Amino acid sequence: MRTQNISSIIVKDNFYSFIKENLLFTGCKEKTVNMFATNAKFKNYKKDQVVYLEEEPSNFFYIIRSGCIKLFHETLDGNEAITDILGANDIFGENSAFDSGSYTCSSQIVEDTELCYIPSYMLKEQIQYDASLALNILTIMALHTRKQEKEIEHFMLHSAPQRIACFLLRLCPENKQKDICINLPYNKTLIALRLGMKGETFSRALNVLRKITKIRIMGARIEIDNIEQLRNFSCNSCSLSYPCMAIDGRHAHFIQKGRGINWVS
Amino acid sequence: MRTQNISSIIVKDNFYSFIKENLLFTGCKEKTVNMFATNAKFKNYKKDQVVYLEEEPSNFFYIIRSGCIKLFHETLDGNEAITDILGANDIFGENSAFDSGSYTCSSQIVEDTELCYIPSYMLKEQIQYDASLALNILTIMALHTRKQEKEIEHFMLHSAPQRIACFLLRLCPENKQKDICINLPYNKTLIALRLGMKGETFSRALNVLRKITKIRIMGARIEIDNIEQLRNFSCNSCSLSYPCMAIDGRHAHFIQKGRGINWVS
DNA sequence: CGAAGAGTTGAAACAGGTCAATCTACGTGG
DNA sequence: CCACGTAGATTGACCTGTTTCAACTCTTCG
Repeated sequence: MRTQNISSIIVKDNFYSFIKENLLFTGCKEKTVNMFATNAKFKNYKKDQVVYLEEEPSNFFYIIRSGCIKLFHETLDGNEAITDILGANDIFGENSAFDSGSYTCSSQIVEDTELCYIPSYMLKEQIQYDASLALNILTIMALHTRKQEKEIEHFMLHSAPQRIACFLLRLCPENKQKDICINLPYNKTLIALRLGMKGETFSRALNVLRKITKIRIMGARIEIDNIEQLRNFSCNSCSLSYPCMAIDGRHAHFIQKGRGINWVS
Repeated sequence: MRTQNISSIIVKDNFYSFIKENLLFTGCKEKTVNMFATNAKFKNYKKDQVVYLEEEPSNFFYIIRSGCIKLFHETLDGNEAITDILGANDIFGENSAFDSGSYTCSSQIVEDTELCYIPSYMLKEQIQYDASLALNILTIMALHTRKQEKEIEHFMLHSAPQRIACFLLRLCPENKQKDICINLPYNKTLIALRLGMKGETFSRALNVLRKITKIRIMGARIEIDNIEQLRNFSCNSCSLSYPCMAIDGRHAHFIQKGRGINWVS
């Protein structure tokens, strides 16, 4: 049996294959995957639980099996900056394995979540024996860097309604241009903070967007007749033509239909 | 002779040692370094020259031998977002080797500069044979990611005067608290754009900062009696206690005195 | 000396944040 | 099943910070 070497915690095939199928391990040696799987553990978290806090020593990195978490910074004077919201198959906390050894942000559960956690030292250790692993991590980090760069650009040059438009565009199915109906993936206050604005501003900016682009808003449900209007409004102030980099998720590029975060209704 | 295998372009010892001493190659095999050195070329650039443009195929990555460059995005409607300003020993353009194969931003010379350029494919190729190289790239990228995250936090939560205060703090010598005198590293318009504000706003915000923190401004020269005042003003709205991540330069942590970007007077 | 670029300043416009009131949806307990 | 409480969402009035545009100064460099 393929799973015979794997510790009792993850003997079940579905645990093993969850790990094996993560893009972190694409093309890796079977031995490498087994090594990670043997040391992986799974744990369930409830909404609002804290996974780790900024500056804590980072002994583990995490892969999301199901659910949704946020990464954020909390300032001394009590504000919060949400820098990412992640969903199924996304990896987080891996970064600190390669610099300070402490987590560089805090993480908290947005909705009930099952996490897989793996000792961080394994990353540094195993890239010595499996170049595919190194390449995969590098690719994930390169994509992440690029995404962050895009985000900085947006903060510098986009208005609040434009940032929302961009966010909505990225929720649209890739190959559909017309008659799109999307559901917001989480509550509006959270989206607002993720986009660097207050809830009230989000509400008003969404109204501005509605008037300009003729989208229809019914609570969390948004109908878009033609993405062309949204693109004109947002993407003309952007350095890249549509589509933009996905704002959430650590390797959203790889997302095939039905994998990763995909809230499109 | 140690340099015997190296192509005629870089036979001179100082070219070789420039490459060898870069933190990208710390702990790497001699063979690895030679391989890169053999394929490295050097070129001088004049102010305002473009090194590459966003979305161009990325055949090379660059190491700055001397001078100063900026990385930026240019939007369709003619705006510019400067995402980084780099100096001696900084690496750039390496990112695209691991994702799309196209540059993810444009780069332009700020002051006359000598660049070392090396084929991008070598990175992917050589990490197979030298795990230290992989680890070094990962470390550099992890630090870069962390820096970007800090920057996003600042955009979300800091005012213009606070961002300037943070910028000034990072120009201060590490182990000095009082009677500091710094020279701005480049012109104020460029700093303003780097910090995501307009030149006029920079000018006004610097005045606000002067009144609040009692710093003295004489053109590009700034005198700070005690960094405590600056820290109270800026770092209390930050998730990490002082010192913050360096805003410019790709691996500013490693910077020892006299290396990397260091404009402190 | 004059041109060009960098830097400063003022007035007006605008975007976003703050605070408070209100509204809505939804789950809980009586 | 309904009343209630809570969290999320919206709206209005007001305030602050940043941008815009234009005028003006200062410095630098041919």
